[in-house]
Amino acid sequence: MGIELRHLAAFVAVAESLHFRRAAERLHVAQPALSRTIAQLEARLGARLVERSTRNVRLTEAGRVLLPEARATLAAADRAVHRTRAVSEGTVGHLSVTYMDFAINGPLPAILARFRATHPDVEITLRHLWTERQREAVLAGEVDIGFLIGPFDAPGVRSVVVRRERLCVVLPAAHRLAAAERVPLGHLRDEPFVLGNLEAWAPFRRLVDDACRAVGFTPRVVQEAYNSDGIFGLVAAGLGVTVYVDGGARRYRPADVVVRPLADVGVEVATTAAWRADNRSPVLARFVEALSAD
Amino acid sequence: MGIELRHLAAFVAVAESLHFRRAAERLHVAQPALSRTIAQLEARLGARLVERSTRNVRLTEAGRVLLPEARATLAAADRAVHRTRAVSEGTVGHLSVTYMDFAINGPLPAILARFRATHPDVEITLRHLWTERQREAVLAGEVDIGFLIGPFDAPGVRSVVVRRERLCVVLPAAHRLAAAERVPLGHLRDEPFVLGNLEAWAPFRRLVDDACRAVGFTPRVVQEAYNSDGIFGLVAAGLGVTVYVDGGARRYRPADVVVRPLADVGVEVATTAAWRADNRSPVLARFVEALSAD
DNA sequence: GCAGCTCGATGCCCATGAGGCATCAATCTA
DNA sequence: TAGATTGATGCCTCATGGGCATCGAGCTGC
Repeated sequence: MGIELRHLAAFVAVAESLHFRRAAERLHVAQPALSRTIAQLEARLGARLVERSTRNVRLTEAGRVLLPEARATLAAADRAVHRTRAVSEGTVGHLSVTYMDFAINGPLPAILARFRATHPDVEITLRHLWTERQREAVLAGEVDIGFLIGPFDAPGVRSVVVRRERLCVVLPAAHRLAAAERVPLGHLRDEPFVLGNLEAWAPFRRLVDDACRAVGFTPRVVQEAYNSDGIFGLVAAGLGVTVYVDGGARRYRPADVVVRPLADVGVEVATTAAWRADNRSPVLARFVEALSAD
Repeated sequence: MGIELRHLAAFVAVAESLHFRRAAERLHVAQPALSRTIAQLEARLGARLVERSTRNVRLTEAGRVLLPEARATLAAADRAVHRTRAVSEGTVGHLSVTYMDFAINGPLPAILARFRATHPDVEITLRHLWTERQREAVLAGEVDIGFLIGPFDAPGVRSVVVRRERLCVVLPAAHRLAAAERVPLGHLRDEPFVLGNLEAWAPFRRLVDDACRAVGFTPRVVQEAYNSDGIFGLVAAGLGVTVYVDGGARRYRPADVVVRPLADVGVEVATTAAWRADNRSPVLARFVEALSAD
């Protein structure tokens, strides 16, 4: 008993071609059906829209008013359909991502570039956060996906390892061990260490501590920094040595630090992407697909 | 096979109440019908819109995007319907009106006031035009309705007389005939006349000439003016006398002119509204109704 | 000037599908 | 655990959208 989009579409077709048969073709219906649709629209509006004889079809004043309104309504419907589809397919929408240093110095830039290439209309919010704060944020649903030091095993949380890296040692260029091809961790026993501060770098600090303890010493930390730039700067300044991840360290190559693999350490750092299993965001689903697609 | 307004209306009802049974009541349909309409909308969009269990109904991300779009589409449709109806009923629209001096000094202001009171949303364009130019404009369809000196008998033109007025004489206050209750036209035989110029006032000039010739003289025109203000001003200045219409002259009452009925002239001036019979403007139809309603 | 088109409208018919009622399974409450 | 309430589903009916054939009106061309 009401106006429907099919009425408006029929009217626009008639108004634009001013010819029932051709308008009917355009709508892929037979001409009698169109005649009736227009008649029905007129009846429901209580207004004559089209002045028609067998030789002449033209709009009434009411028809001229309806035409732009009908077009606008159809356009609004079209927009509604397309935007909804886009969001549901994850080609449009929003994704909030957090990361820590190893991720941004490692696999994350390539992942983001790849995703943005296939999903240019997804708005991505990036925020730097330490691993432990990321775990809280992911669990609380404050963030769609976090790139952190794994593993992250918690009920309702899914994760994939995006990169495994071995540890390496970073030395001032002038260091006595800089000449060695590979450095056994035990040789760092008496070295002064520069490491990330405990609060932000806790999981990595535990990992380094464990590795050192396995070869019989506890690292003597003489300087802490809040981020990788700080750590590498302090090492370059000759304040101490540090242990970092293999791939990430390669990005830092000022002439005055030297990166060497550790000879005897099997420990790997797993840069891990983690998200809530019940997060139904279609964009997240596409992002996760993209993660494992390569 | 397409989305219809009923789908959007159903979705908005569900999204707003987050409860199928109550939404169904609001839409005056049974709950199963609504469930199916929503399912159908989801199928046609290829997108899940509502996350629903028997205990919980909430929107998906796609649903949250669709909601405002659907509302906007329904509002656009509503607006289209209402504007079209209003125009077709003549309660909204446009009317172009022309008039000459006798109309605007006579019946037209009251007619316009009455019409505007009942049709406040009709936009009226008023333009001053001499009778003969109005005839052309009405015939050419440049104007919806003209108020002119009748009669106006032409094929395809309809007209009604909105006022008939007798002629009167307008004299300088100090004139020797000012004392008379009524003035016979013949007494003006030797008077200098002020009249409207021939181009603009042709029909009235013909009328005055005919009346004078009927009592045996031709008016000696010493001064012409383009409009009524000019004519009355020149008479007030003592340059001559004039003949005008009865009702219209009553509006002009500076202390220095005197209006007197003509004793022996039966001629009446018919202020006439004229429009094209094939003008389908609903506003015009309502305006014409209002003309004859009173 | 008439035959033959082309136009939109109409009659008739059928298939689709919207919507109602009864009922189901799941879930929460008392 | 019984009962109430939720949205989904099966089944049925009837309204209606749409197709084909055809009509009357009006233009065109021989």
